[in-house]
Amino acid sequence: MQYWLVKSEPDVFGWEDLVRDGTCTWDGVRNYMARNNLRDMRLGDIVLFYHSVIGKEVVGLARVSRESFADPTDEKWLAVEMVPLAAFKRPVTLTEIKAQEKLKNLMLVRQGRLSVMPVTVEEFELILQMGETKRPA
DNA sequence: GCCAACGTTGGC
DNA sequence: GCCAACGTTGGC
Repeated sequence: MQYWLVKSEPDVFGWEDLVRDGTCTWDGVRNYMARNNLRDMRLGDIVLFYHSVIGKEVVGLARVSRESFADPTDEKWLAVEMVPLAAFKRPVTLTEIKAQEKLKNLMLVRQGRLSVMPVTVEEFELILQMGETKRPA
């Protein structure tokens, strides 16, 4: 079981869109490091859903429902599918994350432009706790 | 293969 | 809207 964080601009595709649709194809990633992370995602892995630009906060939890396959928008790249699991009771803002000593190595902080990144179990548990959210069964 | 120019992301 | 960070492109 691995943990991840993905970023999306909510005016393009946000958490509400994922909840409405019940599933999504995570495509359009055009960065090799992010692509490698998509490649390494396994069925059932848990994904923190982060709103970039607007909101700048972690808003929900999703689960990988299909492992990587050719991106339908450009088959040279990869996509995965994910389904929503739970909204955060309280969104966790980037400001709060940056204020946490234990999250200083989070790639969201260290490498701001990466859009798909791994998260350690410790980081994951802390962010969940900050969001006053329980991990769904 | 180096590196300057350029484009994009995303926080501020 | 600005601009820092950084990935990509292309000339040499």
